[in-house]
Amino acid sequence: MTTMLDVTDVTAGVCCTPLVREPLSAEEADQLANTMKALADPTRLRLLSIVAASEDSEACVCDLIEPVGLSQPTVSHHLKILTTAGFLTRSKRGTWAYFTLVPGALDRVSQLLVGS
Amino acid sequence: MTTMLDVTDVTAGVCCTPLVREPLSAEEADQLANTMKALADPTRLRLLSIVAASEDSEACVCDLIEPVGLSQPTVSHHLKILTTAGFLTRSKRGTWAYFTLVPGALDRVSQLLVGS
DNA sequence: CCCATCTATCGACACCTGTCAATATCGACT
DNA sequence: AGTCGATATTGACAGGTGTCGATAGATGGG
Repeated sequence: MTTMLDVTDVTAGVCCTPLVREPLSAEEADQLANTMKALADPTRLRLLSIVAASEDSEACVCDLIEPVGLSQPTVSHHLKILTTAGFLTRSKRGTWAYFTLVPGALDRVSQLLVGS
Repeated sequence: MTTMLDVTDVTAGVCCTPLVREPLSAEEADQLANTMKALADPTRLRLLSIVAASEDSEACVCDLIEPVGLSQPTVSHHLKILTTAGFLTRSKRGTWAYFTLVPGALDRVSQLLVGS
C-alpha cells in the first residue's frame, strides 16, 4: 500500500474542508479521497458495521473472520487500513487484538459531504 | 468499468441501510461501497466541488478541464462515473454538456455514515 | 454541404488493490 | 525453554482503475 492514510486525516485535516462550499484544492481533494477510499470497500464497510454492532462496540480479529468469510490475513489487512485511516483503534489484550470505532470519525466524514 | 453504478444506488437502494446500526449484508455493503468508490477519487471530488461552486451549480465539460488539469477524455470519464453514481445530472444544450449536482444525493450518503 | 468545435468512446498502458498461502512475530501457559 | 494459539507481515498474482492519444459523433455556422 503506497499511499497509506495518515491517522490525522479524519481527526484533523479533513475535518474542515466542506465539499460543496468552494472548489477543493488538489491537496484537500487528495486527503478527502484517501479517507473515502478506506470506506470504498464492501469488506471494510461490513467490518465497521460488525464492530459497531458488537458488545461494547468492540471485536477481535477472530470474531470478524467468520462473518466476512475471508482469510485471516485479509481481515487483518482491512483492519489495518481502517485503523490507519482513523476509523478504528486497536488495543491488544493478551493474544487478542480488539478493534473499536473511533468516536466521531464517521460523523466528521459525514459532515464533509453535507452542505451545512 | 465492469461494475458501474446503477443510478438508483444513491436515490433508492442505499438510502435506508445505516452503517453502524446493524451488520451490513454483503449486498448492502456492495451497494454502499460502489457509491463510496465514486467519491474516492480526488479528481471526482474536485469536479463535484467545482460544479457546486459554479453559477447556478452548473458547469460544462469545457469549464472543468482547465481547473483539474487533466485531459478532456479523462474529465468526461470522471463525469460519467459521477453521473452514473447519481451525484450529477447531464443536460445537453447545443454542443455543450452541462452537469448539475443532484439535490440531496450527497446528503443521503452523509446520513448513512452518521449514527443518526 | 463542409467545417470547426465540443463531447464521448476506444485501445492501450502503468499502477493500484484485494486476495491468499506461507511465514514471522508476539504472548500466555506448562 | 518449548509449545500453542492469535495476529501481523511478506510475496505473489489476478483484476480493477486512472490516464492519455486517437478517433468517432453530434451540433451549429458559413
